[in-house]
Amino acid sequence: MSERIFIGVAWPYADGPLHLGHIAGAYLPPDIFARYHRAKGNEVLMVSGSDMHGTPITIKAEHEGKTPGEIVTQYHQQFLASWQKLGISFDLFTNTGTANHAEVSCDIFLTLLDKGYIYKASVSQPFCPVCQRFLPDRYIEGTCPYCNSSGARGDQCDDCGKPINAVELINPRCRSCGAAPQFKDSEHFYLKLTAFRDRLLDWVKQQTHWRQNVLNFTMRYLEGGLKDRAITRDIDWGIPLPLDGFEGKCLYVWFEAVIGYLSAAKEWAKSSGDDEKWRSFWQGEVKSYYFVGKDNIIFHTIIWPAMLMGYDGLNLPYDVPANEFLTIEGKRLSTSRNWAVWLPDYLSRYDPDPLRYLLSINMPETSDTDFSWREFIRRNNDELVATYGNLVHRVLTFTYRSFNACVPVPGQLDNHSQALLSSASDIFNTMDNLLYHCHFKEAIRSAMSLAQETNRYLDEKSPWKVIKQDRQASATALYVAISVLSCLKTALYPFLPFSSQKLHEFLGFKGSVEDDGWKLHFPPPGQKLLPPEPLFSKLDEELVDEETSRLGHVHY
RNA sequence: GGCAGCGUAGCUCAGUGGUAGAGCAGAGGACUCAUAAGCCUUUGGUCGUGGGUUCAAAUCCCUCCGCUGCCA
Repeated sequence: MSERIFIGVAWPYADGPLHLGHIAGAYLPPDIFARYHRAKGNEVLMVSGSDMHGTPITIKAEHEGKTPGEIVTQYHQQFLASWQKLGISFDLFTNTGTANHAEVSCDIFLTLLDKGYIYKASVSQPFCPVCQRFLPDRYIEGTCPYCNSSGARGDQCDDCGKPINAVELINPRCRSCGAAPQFKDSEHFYLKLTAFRDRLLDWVKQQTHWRQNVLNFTMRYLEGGLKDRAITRDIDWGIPLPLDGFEGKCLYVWFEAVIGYLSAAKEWAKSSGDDEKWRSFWQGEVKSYYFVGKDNIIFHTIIWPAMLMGYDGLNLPYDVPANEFLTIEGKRLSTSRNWAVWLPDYLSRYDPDPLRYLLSINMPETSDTDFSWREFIRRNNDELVATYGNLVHRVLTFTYRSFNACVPVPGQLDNHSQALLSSASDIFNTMDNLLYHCHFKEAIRSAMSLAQETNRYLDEKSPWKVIKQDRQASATALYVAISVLSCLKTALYPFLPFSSQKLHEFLGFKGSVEDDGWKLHFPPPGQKLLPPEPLFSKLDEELVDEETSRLGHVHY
């Protein structure tokens, strides 16, 4: 029975490169999930895109003497290249700068306005009399009322880290011309979140399959902090309000970005030639998953669901398997202090699968976990290479040499051989269940335990020794081992797609692992093997110091 | 300051009431097909502290200490 799965992935902000925290938190998990479901033969639509609007981008553009458009285009291209290299298999990775997205966003805005879920209110906003424009919080500088530092902005003080309201700043001034801002009334629109409180509570209480951290966080917010929120800003970099008399105002990014999930589905449908195809992933029998980091939980468990409830007729999220954070060498990531491992940097020097392996087996599913280069290299050398890679290599090289480069013809299977094969089958089924429920870490650990068990089996059977007296016994043991490799290449495919594909070919299979489906494939005896090569390479331990020393150096 | 979470072997992490686990690191051993990989044996924890509930607590409750996050 085929299922339909919609996978929405958090939209990365196009003002800087991606780092490993992003990947571990939001990008690798949905890719594992999507590959698993596609292999099972389910229909998957996995979408995301670059978030191109918002004040940080205009500020960065001014800093670098570029236009906002140049900045976001540059990072959008970089994101696309990263997905390709890392193997993050989006069906569509678009961006919020498209005409389609503006159209869909305006439709939602107008519909919610029409139904009374959006209302207008007048608020006092800082206005620069020289520049003749309203100033976003980040465009105002002044003295921090808490620590007296002179470089505080209207949203927060970088020195003491405290959040600030623009009105509290001492000696406020416009960041571009230095003039003192005046406060003027400005009309803005608010999303009436409070109107959805009871419906949200009822709905969330039914989501017993959600992760505990997601449920807790959401309930706390619903019971305590639910407020109507402004959804428009006085800026010109964004989606203009589709109403007369509101020139110079745009939709606030947080309101508009989540709509991207819907607009991306529509864009995907259009490019497929069937404009209405998006409906099959938004209405009726389909499960919607949203993969995000924990900082994004409420946008996907409260705000976006409220918008969908108000709009009516589209599916609410089925699950939001949010991950916790990744720390680097024990410390919290910091972009400004360059305490991060940047993805393009990583991909310029290393293969994708070792990173996918580490971030999977040490995924921050239920609590923060740590990335260190020492751990990365150790896991690569002692687990990926030594346990799995070497298992593949020892089986294939010996078979290739001693059995004429073909899958050997097995004899009668003894108890031990049958036990290993049934263990492979059990583990495969266990992994199926774990992946279905988004328990990625435990799933990949199961696969590794099967590799270990197979190493033990080989040691006991010693086909390299037995072959001298009993060629048939050797052939049988190798056939059994090769069958397990075939199981592993499928089971590990969602995690390690590149090396699984290689193994698939070494074993003599044609086409792609994914097309062969999520089931056990025993290579037919006699099937011609390809000349085996190591699946993974060891990494020099000296890289630990070399890589670690890159951290913390600000280079721009 | 308020709220939440975390604190388990040297390291990275599992483990939500029933005799403390894995991988790696350390020690010893047999083997040699394999990227000196794999396999076997073994050392190592009074599960942050102090109390409580229970026949029984890493697991539930409270105090304190330390760390982290969110909010003010």
